[in-house]
Amino acid sequence: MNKRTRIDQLLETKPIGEKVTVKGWVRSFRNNQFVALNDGSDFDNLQIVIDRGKTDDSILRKIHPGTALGATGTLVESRGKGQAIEIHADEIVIYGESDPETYPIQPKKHSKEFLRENAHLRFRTNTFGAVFRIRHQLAYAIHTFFHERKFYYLHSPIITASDAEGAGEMFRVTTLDPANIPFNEQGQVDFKKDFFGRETNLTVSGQLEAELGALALGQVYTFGPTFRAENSNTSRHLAEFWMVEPEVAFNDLYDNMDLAEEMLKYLIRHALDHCKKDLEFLHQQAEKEDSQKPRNERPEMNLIDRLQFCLEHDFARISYTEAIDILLNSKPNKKKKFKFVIEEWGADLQSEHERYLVEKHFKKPVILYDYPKEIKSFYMKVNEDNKTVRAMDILFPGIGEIVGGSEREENLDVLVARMDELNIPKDELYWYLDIRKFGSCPHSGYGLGFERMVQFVTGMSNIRDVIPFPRTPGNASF
RNA sequence: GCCUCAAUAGCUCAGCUGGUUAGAGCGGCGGACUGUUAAUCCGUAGGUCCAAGGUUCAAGUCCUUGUUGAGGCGCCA
Repeated sequence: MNKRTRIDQLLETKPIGEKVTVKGWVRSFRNNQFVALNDGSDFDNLQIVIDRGKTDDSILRKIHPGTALGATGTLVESRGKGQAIEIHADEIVIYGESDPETYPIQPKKHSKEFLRENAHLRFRTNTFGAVFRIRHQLAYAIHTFFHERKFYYLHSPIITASDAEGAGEMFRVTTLDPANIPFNEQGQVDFKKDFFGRETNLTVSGQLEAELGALALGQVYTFGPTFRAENSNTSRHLAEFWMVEPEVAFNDLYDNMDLAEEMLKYLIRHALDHCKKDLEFLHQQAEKEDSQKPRNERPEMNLIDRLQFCLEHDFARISYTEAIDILLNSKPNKKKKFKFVIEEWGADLQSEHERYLVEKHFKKPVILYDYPKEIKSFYMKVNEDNKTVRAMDILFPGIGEIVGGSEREENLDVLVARMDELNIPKDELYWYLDIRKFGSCPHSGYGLGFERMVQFVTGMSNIRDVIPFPRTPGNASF
């Protein structure tokens, strides 16, 4: 066989009359004659027309959905209606057979749950092919966005010694034998005998390390896996997920919001520009699904319109205090339609309140800032009112919180006082405090849940369908 | 962790207030077909009704417990 040409290339350049070789996996085989071949390079398949006179029966019998094959032949304009070009095959080579009796991916609609159980094969479907091509484009765009703005990609550690960040329950990392755990004289586990000579965990966030980088390199970002051992059972949480965390020296909270909004729009625009076919397919799928729903549950906008709308409008920016005023005066609050009725300033906002603000009141993404310090983390800069901190959350329709960030407390005394208040051990975080001792300065950053972004852009309703192999409580298959 | 719902053929589902031998579409298998578009046509096989226990003359259907999954809530990104 000749060197293979990718199908996306052929679909784009259409070299009519040329002899080419393509290799991929069979999606369908019709009329004992037409193979729809997909090689992953494009959403669309290429049609291979087989000349039965030229092709052995033993080869025809091996062509089924899932079969890996190569085809060499002349590229011609298609006589059929479904495609512009096709290959008239002179030679077919079977690489790998696919037993039709046991191959789970049939040319028909499968449920997302079924495909999740077959996550090793779901890449071969239209939907998941589209989702993972978009996921790649978004990951790539993260890097170009920051690189173009002269940020440095900082690799924060996956294994950390600190468990003091308060971002969630952590997974322990150990080489101790669970059947033979060493104890010290006080009867506690003797971590001195463990691999690192101390207790270690998987990281819940690269933020603290990113701050160290930012206060020397100026502007950095991390983009890596993070781990939370929370028993969260929702369509928006994973135990292992990827997080993007930029950190910028001398940025205040408003610069932080500008950066985040600019980044989110950049990512959406990149997807619209580079994933047209995949997005159009997902858009159509969503339309089909929505048409099955009762009228009042259908979204006002469908996928591509929603993405366009986000690009064309400034995000709403309101303080927590303003948000509470809006909620106090809202119909569902007055009529006690909320499960948690807002009664006074200081209440933590529940997802029903966030959804009201985003989906009913503003009808666009909302940036909420200046939260009560009681409901936020120790490292956030305390405002002059001594009641609120310089925190901001970006809320997206259908997703909820997609970004959480803050201006960091750069004053050593205030930070130490906050840590004491919240019982956070200072000795473990001496390095974090050192940054405030030597050349401290204002700085800000945020975390973007990468899968939540992929969810928003693809319109997939369950976060388990936008990461190849999801890890959730009770589930770590593959 | 809490609340709600679900589990029937390989897949997607129907199966009414308990009542003969549990159905359909798709897929599989056998056959036909050289312009098909999730092809079509003819034929055919395929079920421990999630598991265990219970109520009843009789359970896919009712009850209890468990398992798995989904949706919602909390934690967050």
